[in-house]
Amino acid sequence: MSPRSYEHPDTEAIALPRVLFALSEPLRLHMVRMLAERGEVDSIELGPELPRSTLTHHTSLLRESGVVFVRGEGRKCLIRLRGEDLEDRFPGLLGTVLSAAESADEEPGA
Amino acid sequence: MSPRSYEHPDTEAIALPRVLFALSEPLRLHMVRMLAERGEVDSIELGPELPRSTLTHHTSLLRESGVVFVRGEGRKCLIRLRGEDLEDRFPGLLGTVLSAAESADEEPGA
DNA sequence: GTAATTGTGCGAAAATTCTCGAACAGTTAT
DNA sequence: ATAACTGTTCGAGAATTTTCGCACAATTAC
Repeated sequence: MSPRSYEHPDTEAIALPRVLFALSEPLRLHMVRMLAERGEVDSIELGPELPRSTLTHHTSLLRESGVVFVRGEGRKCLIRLRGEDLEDRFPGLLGTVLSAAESADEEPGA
Repeated sequence: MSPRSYEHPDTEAIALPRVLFALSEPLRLHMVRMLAERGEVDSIELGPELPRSTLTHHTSLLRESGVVFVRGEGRKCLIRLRGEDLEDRFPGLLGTVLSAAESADEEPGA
């Protein structure tokens, strides 16, 4: 009945340093970018090649820092960005970070 | 004659994850906010109560990540934000982070 | 029911970061 | 030159983060 229960910080409780730290890890930044593109995704899509416990570690950190919302669906877990909450809390932040990540991509060698 | 020499990454070489990591540390974020307010400041102002080696550690990390520019002046060292370079590299990023930090301040108890 | 699948929690090891004292180098003042 | 002052470097220890195997819980398929 209760697939699983995940704790999420209230929007007002989202802390800037923790968000920045969550986004500062290349792997997690990549996950966030994928979430921005695809919307809600199956957790496995965020890192099919990763050991499960490693994947759980990163998704949990993103969740605890207030960046993503996680919900259990059957035996899978679905993840989506807390875009609106982040926009309310830190207007423009997620957007500029995502744009910055895109622009960094366009540099080939660098 | 040569007061001291500091290495700085080229603007194009500034990496997003490193910038986010630099800003994710509360102490460094506080330094950056002070730099945004005051412009170029004496390094000691960024943390008068800190051990000098700790202060050097953080200013070096900010410099190596491309967030600040450091120059020696006599026996002191002066630090300023690389606002334009960051704006060129990651438009809007520094501004939104600073705004977010301000808005986080206004919350009393949190 | 059993088996297969998916995610979580635990624990430990590796890597990184943070802190800071001590010795050192460069600058300024006397 | 001597002394005072500022920042850097080195080193080590503490704290944190990252990784990941393994056992476990929950769900689905058979």
